[in-house]
Amino acid sequence: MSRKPADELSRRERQIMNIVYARGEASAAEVQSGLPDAPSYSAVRALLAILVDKGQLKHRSEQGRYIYAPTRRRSHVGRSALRRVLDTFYEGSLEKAVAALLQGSEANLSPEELARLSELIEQARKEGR
Amino acid sequence: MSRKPADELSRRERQIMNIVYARGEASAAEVQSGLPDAPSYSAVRALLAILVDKGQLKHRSEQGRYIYAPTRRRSHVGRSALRRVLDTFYEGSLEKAVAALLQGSEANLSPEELARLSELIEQARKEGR
DNA sequence: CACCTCATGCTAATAAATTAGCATCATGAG
DNA sequence: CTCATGATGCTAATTTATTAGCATGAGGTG
Repeated sequence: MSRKPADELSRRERQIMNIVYARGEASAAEVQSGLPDAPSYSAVRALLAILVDKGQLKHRSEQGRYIYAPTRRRSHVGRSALRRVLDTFYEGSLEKAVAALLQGSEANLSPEELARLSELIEQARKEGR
Repeated sequence: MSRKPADELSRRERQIMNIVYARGEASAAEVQSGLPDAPSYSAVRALLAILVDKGQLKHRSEQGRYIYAPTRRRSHVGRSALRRVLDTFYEGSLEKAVAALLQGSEANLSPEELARLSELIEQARKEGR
């Protein structure tokens, strides 16, 4: 079992990475406001520095303050995270996962989204032939 | 931003929960063998005890040893984890996530799975009308 | 029944994560 | 130019997580 980068992150570090990935990039203050049970500004900056050290984040200076962004591409990390969820909860099956989401009582997909999804699947079927 | 249960777990605790969810249930030894950089058997048992304490796991005695299982239903936790990934990496869009997986170079879906997926989508479209 | 094996419950020590405070430096206003 | 504002880089302390060892008890075997 190979160890994924996410396995190396502590609780707070993970929370922060989630926020940064969700936003694309963020300042220390923005990260702080996104954290549950937010600690001091100091604490947040310390964690951010650690993440930079670990190579998870990079920062650029903009208007006198640091803006943090992930070093690894969102698309890669996202796919990997998605796979992990599929493996952990759905035997690795995308089908089961989609079924679970669609069955959720909470209506979540617009007709347009469903249509586009359908389109995607059909296309994959043709190409996969 | 409400704090999800997964936010309360430490690195090792999370790894263990993933293993248990993936297997459905597991003994201490099984958990240990599934952990990357596996620590001592003692350490694993200590973590398991903590998880029971936190209400994440329950255990039953079977053939003289404990078998651990999650207290919360796999389907619930899985949906929640899936949603989190969608929110963090795909703007909450299932469509984008599926597209990302399908475009992955690594062929991953069998024609049968694609067919069933297609079926699921169509059904959702009809019901959603 | 006596013994061997294996799992548990505790206790304790070490390592890592999390937090905060302070001195310093840059920026923009007056 | 001088000052007020806000961000940074350190340093240090505390809390939490992680790890391992040991004594005890249950169960099965000869």
